Amino acid sequence: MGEERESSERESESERGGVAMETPQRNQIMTPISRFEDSPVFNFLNSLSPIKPVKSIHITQTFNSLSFASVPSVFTSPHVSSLKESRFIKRHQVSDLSKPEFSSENVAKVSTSEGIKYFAHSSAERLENFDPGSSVCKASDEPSYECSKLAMTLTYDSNSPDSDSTPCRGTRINCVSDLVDASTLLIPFVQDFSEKGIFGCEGHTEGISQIDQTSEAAGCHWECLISDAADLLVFESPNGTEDFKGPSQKSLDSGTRFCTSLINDLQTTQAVGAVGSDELHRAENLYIQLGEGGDEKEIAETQDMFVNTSLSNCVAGGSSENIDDEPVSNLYRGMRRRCLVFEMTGARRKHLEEGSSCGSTMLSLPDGNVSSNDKQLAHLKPTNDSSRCILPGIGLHLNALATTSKDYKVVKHEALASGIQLLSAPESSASFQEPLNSSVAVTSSEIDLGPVENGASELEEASQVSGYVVNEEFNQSSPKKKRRRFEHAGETESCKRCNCKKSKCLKLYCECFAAGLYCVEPCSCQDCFNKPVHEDTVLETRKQIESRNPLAFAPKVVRSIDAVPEIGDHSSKTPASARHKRGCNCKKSGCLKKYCECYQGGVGCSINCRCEGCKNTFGRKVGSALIETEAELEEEQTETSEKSVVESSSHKFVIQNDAKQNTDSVLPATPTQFSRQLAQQPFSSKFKLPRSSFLSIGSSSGLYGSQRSGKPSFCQPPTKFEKHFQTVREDEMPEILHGNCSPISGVKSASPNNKRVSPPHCDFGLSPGQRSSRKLILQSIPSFPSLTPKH
DNA sequence: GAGTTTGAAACT
DNA sequence: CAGTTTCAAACTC
Repeated sequence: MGEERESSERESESERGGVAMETPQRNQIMTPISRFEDSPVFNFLNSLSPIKPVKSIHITQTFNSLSFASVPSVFTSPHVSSLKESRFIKRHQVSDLSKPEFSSENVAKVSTSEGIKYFAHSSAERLENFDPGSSVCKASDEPSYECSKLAMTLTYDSNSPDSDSTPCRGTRINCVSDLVDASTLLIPFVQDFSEKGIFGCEGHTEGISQIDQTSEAAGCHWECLISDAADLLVFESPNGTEDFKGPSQKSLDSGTRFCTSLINDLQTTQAVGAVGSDELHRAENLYIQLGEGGDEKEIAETQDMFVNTSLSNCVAGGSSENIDDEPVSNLYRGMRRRCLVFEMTGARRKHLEEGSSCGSTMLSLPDGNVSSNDKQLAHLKPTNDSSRCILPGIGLHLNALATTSKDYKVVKHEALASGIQLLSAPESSASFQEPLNSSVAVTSSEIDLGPVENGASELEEASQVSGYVVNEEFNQSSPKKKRRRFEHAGETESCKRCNCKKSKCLKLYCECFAAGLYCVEPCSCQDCFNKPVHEDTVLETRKQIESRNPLAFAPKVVRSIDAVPEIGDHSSKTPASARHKRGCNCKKSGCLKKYCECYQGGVGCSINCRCEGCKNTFGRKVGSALIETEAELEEEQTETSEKSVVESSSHKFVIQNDAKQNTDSVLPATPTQFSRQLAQQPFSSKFKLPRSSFLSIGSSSGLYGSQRSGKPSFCQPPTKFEKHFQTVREDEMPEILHGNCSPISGVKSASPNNKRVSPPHCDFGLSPGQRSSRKLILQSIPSFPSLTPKH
């Protein structure tokens, strides 16, 4: 415990630095409040109010974007004083708000340290199999340890200095399965803490008590949540050496991933039948809130907070049904998750290693994979991974693009099938590679959520889609074979694979790397360093490249909503235009081959292009303007067997837009608008975007975000809907990149693809728009299932 | 499957 | 910033 504690203290210190604002208040508020709380009057007030006293100001400060209805400073408890507490506060709020029931008596008890202690004990007494011996702080990989950690997290916040023991850090629950009864597990820990003099259990106590009370009712929910929480809790760096890299390193992407993973977990659980629809709704809310969550800065600053919070939220969610009503709580949860997601890899790895079965055990991968270096990443739950893979993500990234129209067609159907397979046989030999970057994940999650709204059946679909298995055997088979295999399998290029010989897959030459993906089995690369094992190297290289070109990993193809009004009829049909950000430089291909990034991305050439003899069927560039008539387009389309009529229409749209917009642009249109348009007309026949753009782009999610499938069969090509989604996201991306936040500074996180994730973070005034856009996306999701043919 | 072409990425 | 080299995908045979 000693070491941990020290580290935790350091952390807390750093946190304080980050959140300096709060520090002063801490001391000031604490003393007075504590007194106040002790007073009978305070207790009385508490009893009267359904709202719990504790948390408040700090949180509010931290999350400006969040509007908590909470009852603030007046009820601020002493706990507020510590930063961690502030984190906890969120949780408290959540629990509090979500559960009025919890209130009065419990709250009163909690308000005082003794009360808390008492509460904890009482709860603990209920526990049956608790082993006090399980050390709370010991650094062991043992399941018990994990559990204890979880407990810590739950109990985490403490007024006492001891509380500083970092709940967040290194907190991970390897054995969700071990947590059969959340209350059982958690409560004991609480007790343990209390015994050790750590009394900051308000949140814990509440959460625990709630759990205990509702455990029966919650049942499966709890477990699911816990498992989810476990994921969240894992903060280990991929390397496992560092618990915390710091908020700065964690990107929104990761956050997104977090959210996604959470959602996925929920979905998965539900799919399995373990969880009810409530979970899904929560997830959905979470997602939405996440979108709203907005400020990256805040997120970064409070990552730690989130960690704790997420857990608490999860717990609360599991125990109470009120969560849905609490946007805030969900929001925190989502945010938290994001941060955590980034480090999921390590966590999952550990999970596997320990051989503990996760909450969604069904999804758990074979343990064997974990130990091997190459397979470190391969263990994610099928759901999460799959979804990522399937829904590649935000931002069109040519690098990510891979599929040809052909592939797309083929894959499209296969994807569903594969997803189903995954569900049915999650434990297939294939392992999962976890993407480092989250951007994709988010997307996928978002998409997945849509189904949730509609119902369990939809959920299943989503989960199926998400289901994604990757074979982690790297370089095992001959490259060519692998490649062929994928191709023939109809695997989409969304699952990238490279054939690098000299670049070590650490340069943009490598499609995988460029797409933010780790190389996987299908890759035939040599001397590949783009593997989870070399995550540090990968990240470092990424940073270097980004330092040279901040947009290096940004989507190459951006879609924007051009002036809709100008477009006229088309506007309704085709909300967005797309163009290659930098433009191509084709000399010989006439922009009619995939050598041309514009063509490959399914977008017309623009003024930005320096191509010669441009014949891009998606839109030619002539001089400064694109020239192409519908007739021409159709002709070209006809010529191009793979291109559909629909695409042509989109092309036209693009062209028109491009002509009008020369600049980068995505900007004029707010993401929200765009997303809405998509949502509204996602499926209109006319609205379809260039196929290629859809297809390939999806993979942008990348490394850190999306998974790649080792097995072709599992690779799922993005569905039409997905494509749309991706497109939308891409729109956002450019803004982000261009925005005040430099991709590097702001969004940078441990994950290579951090940038992509981002939107919320940037200072954009648009943050609201982004938020809304995400919401819209979710809404649009429901329709998604219908689009993709089921077999 | 080998070889060629192509253009982006990287380097100077 | 332009020119050159390197690289790996795309393409052809």
